[in-house]
Amino acid sequence: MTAAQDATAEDVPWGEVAPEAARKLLVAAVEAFAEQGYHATTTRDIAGRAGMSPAALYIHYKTKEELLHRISRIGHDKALEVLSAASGRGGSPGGRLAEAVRSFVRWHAGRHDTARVVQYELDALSEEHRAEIMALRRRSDAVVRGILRDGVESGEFDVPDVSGTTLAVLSLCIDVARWFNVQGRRTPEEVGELYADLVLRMVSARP
Amino acid sequence: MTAAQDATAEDVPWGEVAPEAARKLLVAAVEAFAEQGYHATTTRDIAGRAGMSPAALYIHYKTKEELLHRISRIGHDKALEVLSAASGRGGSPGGRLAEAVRSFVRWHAGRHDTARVVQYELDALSEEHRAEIMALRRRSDAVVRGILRDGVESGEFDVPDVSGTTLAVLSLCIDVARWFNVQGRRTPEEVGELYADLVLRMVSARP
DNA sequence: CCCGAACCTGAGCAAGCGCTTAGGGCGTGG
DNA sequence: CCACGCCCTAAGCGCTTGCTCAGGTTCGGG
Repeated sequence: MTAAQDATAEDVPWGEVAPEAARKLLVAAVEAFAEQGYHATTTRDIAGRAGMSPAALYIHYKTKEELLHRISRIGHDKALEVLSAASGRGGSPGGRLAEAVRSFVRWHAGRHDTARVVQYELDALSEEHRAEIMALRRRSDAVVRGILRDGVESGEFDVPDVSGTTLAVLSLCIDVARWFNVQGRRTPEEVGELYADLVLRMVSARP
Repeated sequence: MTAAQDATAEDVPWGEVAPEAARKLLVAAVEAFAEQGYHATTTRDIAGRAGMSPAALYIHYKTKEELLHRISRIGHDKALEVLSAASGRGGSPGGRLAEAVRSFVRWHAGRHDTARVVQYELDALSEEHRAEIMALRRRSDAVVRGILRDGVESGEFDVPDVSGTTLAVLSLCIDVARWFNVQGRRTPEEVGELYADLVLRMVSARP
């Protein structure tokens, strides 16, 4: 398999969604949901953005909710993958935490449309679908909590309330998706750098 | 004027809204919007929670959007008042920042239903109404930024990026409204205390 | 005792919603 | 050349939405 053959699956956003029409509809839905929210978006709007008729949507997806679920599932998988990978790099707990925050924030800023849908439209999902997504969230939580625990054990961190601090760190990263603006002054990389520094200061032991 | 006469206006939430029927409708709307979001909430649902017919809503409010605007306006005023008052207490920049974060977080946790509507349903507002609310937000921003600047000047804080850190501090506080759960282990006071400590560590100069 | 204002309801309208269905073009294997 | 399966559209169905309106109830002032 050459790199060119790989391209759709690896490099292009949502390349894992096939066929092409289904991908175009999903990309259009992400855009619309991010701008207006799930409930304010109509199936006609989604189809229109994809250059298709409203009926085309129901060839590729059973309901509007299934579309949201596909987006949430793939998006959460991606975010968790980014976080997990980063938490393995960086050596010491401090380095690993910095890498984790840097990558996670970069993802939430760079893909803020996807992140906004994934993080803020959860309660439009059905009961079972939401439960599935919540399980993925708990795994993100475990990654950060694990790093903090390691740092406390090694004495590099001073964190009296590991659970609460885990919550705060993740909350800080996730909320980037809400306020980040492409027109703004900061690039995703810059925000990631700033946040990694701020979080390190939150947890580091004073020498 | 006695304290008893004052009670509705000062102590009871939304006591400033009169007459009684308008207040009941507004409280019902806050509840519904917080649970399901603005667009997922019907006027029939709001009226039903208030124990009235759908038509009653339109005697007190011109549209559903006006209801959201009233909630947003009063809620933002309250939040800004809490933040401003706290930023005047505490003496040193460090004390003032701790007071500000503690109070602001306590409000977002204790009144998380109101805060959720106020912070996350902004783009359901009309153009002018949103502009009005955004102006109030910029004033919250100015309060935090002012404290940080004072602390940097006095040497008590070490903050390379005042704007970015202001953003992060406010983002951290606001996002409490999203995840805070009354059934959870933490009281609003405890979260406020934890967050005040975390934020102080983010900005303090090392001795 | 009655009047008028304030407030509320039952019934319902026009519009827009999610979704379905019947049918048409089009590329492919035989 | 046909027949089949895939993908799409035009039209529209049943329902819910935000909102309206004519009519009834309640209540303080004259």
